[in-house]
Amino acid sequence: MEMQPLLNYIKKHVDLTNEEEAILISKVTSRKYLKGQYILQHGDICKFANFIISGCTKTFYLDDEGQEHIIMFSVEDWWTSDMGSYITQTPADYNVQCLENTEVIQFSYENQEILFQKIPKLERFFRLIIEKAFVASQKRLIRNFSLSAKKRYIYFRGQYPQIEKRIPQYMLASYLGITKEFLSKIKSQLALSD
Amino acid sequence: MEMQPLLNYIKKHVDLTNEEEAILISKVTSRKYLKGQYILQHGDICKFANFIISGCTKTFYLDDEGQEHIIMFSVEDWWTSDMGSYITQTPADYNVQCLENTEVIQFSYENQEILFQKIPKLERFFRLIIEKAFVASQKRLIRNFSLSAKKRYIYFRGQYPQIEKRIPQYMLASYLGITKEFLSKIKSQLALSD
DNA sequence: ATTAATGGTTAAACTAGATTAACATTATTT
DNA sequence: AAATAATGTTAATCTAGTTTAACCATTAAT
Repeated sequence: MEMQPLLNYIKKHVDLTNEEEAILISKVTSRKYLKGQYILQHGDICKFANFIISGCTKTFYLDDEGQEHIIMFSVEDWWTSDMGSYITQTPADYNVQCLENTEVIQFSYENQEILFQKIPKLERFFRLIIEKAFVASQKRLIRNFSLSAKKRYIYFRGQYPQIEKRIPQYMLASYLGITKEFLSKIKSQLALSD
Repeated sequence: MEMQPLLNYIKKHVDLTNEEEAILISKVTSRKYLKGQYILQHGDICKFANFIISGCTKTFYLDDEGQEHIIMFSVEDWWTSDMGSYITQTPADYNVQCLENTEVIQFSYENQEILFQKIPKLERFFRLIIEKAFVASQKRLIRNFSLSAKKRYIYFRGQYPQIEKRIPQYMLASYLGITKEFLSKIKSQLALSD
């Protein structure tokens, strides 16, 4: 079970003793999914916070008209789950589907309190990463209000050039909140002005 | 210094002993602002997490064209700050201005670690409320993608009828991400169809 | 009482982005 | 190699929401 990426990631935020590492490892599980498989489906209760060891997922929401809205892409060294469903243990709003074969380490809701009791530092760790996620979410909200679709695309391309290469363009359009046709138009406009 | 609302609020999430309450009270400060005053200005470093005892604030962002985008309104029993600036102690993106005379209790960044050390439960408390804030932010992002302006307005009105009464309509328009003229149109449409 | 702010409405002209539909390209499967 | 499915492009038409600008109502200040 490949734990090193998770341990390295945690150590960026808090220090763990060898003993604490051992406890942590004993309380999490590893799981592999194939491209196309769902880590979480709308309506199910989200039982895990998933740390990605390898692969790529999309988190999306289906609206009343059946339209898919991609909320985020997640790759190596980041998290994926439906935080709302996880913290309240109520049915998920979102779906999480693998865009590539994906390996994750799972923190179960069941074990979470036990872990926090045995390793209080983890409470701090989760506070820190959720703070970051919250700030990122607010900044994205602002970008969606104050930037045009073209500027949002340019921003994404600048921030996540690696991700752009890994995903189909129509999914990026969904993430940006526009149609694939319009993203195609934006890209051809940008290509001309170079 | 009116502490009870804060203590009650905290007790909804974690239990505090009398001793812990006393420590907490000794480490926070109270402050009053007049209508129109700024609790935080863009470019300043956000030194406090502010819990609102009474009053109402708007948190907004000024874009490159000088357009104001309201991110949130905060009233009694809720928080206001620029979380991004607070956690990283870097210049704030946002402004927080009082729409009414407002009294807040301030948690200073300076004292935060001391408080967490003396009352480890507070680390848990902040994790829990930031989790909630993050989930709310994500849900709002989705609403902005998947709902029309009219539906977003109806949603706001249903969720926060008290707030709608306290704020000018043009600020609500800014919060909803539309112009005041268009909100006016939406309201007249809705008035007809009743 | 009058003036000046502040907040709200209406309507015409305009634009960013959606929709529809046809077609082109690239992978994947057989 | 051919067939099929998945992805991407282009262009015409349409619409939700913006812009501009004029006007009205209410409150606060002189």
